[in-house]
Amino acid sequence: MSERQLLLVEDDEPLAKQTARALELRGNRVTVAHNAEQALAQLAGLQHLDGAILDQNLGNDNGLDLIEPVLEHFPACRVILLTGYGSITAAVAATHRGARNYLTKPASPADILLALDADPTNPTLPLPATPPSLQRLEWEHIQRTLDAHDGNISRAADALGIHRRTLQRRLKKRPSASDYQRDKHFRED
Amino acid sequence: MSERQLLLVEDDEPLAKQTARALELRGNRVTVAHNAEQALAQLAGLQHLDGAILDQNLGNDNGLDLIEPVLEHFPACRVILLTGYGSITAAVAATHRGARNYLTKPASPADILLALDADPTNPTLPLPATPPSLQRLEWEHIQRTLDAHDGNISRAADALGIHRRTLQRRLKKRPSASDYQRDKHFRED
DNA sequence: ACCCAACTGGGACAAACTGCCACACCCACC
DNA sequence: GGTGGGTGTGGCAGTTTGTCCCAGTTGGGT
Repeated sequence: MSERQLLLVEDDEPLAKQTARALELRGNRVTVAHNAEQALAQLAGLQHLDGAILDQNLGNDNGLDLIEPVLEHFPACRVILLTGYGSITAAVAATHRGARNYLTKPASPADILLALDADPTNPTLPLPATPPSLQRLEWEHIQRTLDAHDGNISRAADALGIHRRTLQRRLKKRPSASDYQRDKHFRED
Repeated sequence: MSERQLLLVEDDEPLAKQTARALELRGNRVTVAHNAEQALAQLAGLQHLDGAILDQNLGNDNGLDLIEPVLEHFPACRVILLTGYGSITAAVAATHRGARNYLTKPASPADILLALDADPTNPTLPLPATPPSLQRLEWEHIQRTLDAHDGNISRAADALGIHRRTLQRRLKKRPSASDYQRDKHFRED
């Protein structure tokens, strides 16, 4: 596919930058916004837009509310939503509002591009490819939860329904910690 | 609301009967089908249809493939999908195909009626805020994987990256858990 | 400075769980 | 009959988890 103009809206700035770079490396032009306001401003300045990747959780804003504005400006734009932990109802709502796909983090750049291109009416092709191992699933969920609680181990453990001590031990056992950011949002690919 | 004509497609016959009765008690007329073929036959015989409740997992058939036929016959019909273990991709696919909502079992009749009436584009209703307990996540993943392998424990265990013996033990220990009371729909074998 | 509350890191130990090997059945198939 | 998946169970030894407990750190308040 040729170079495409993408809009990435993600409030976590380092992650946004990293994702943008990764998408650019794969031959796309990427415009970044960190909140709804910026996103709307970017929209006004663009002449063309092939795809929009919206984080659902944008601080005070909700990525879902950006779907309509994007499609208003660029009806042919492919919009996908990204979210920390997806809920089915949110996925349904997003789709009703015109989103093409709905991803849960961690989503690698490859996942994102796939989601932009995949036929959303066909549930067999998309992402759930092979079932991740239990361990991996757990690990990702742990990271996500930890993230949702601002890295607070005690609260995360509580939310996960496991003992704090256990969470500590598990965290120590995996690599990460420092490159936890990268590990968290990007699977090896 | 006045009496509505509903179509219920669910391959588990006892469950279908039960659900149908419950829906009728709430003032609806319910037509039941247990597979895609029957459903299509029912469609041809109906003059009117307000809502369709489709189980996604219909033995060899996929409930998703019934959405279009239903809407073809009755464009105004509200279609919702029901599934044992919902995946977000499936929810997206269903919505793209015209479904109004997507529920995971166990869904009470009240849930179903709510899903038929709710405005799916409204983000206010989401936020079931699944406070994802690690155990629950694991359990769902296990069930999904097991399902994907046609209930084959050995292969599922392999796919999950755990020992068959361990999977067996977990399955046995789980029939009903404190944080889950849906075993009725779980282990219908 | 002082205290308190909230977190994190870790030690110790029993209880629970897991991986692994073994063995007995089933059932379908050649 | 024999053979090859698959499933249920039992029995360990090794690992992980739940708990209790204590020490160090940090960020307010007062």
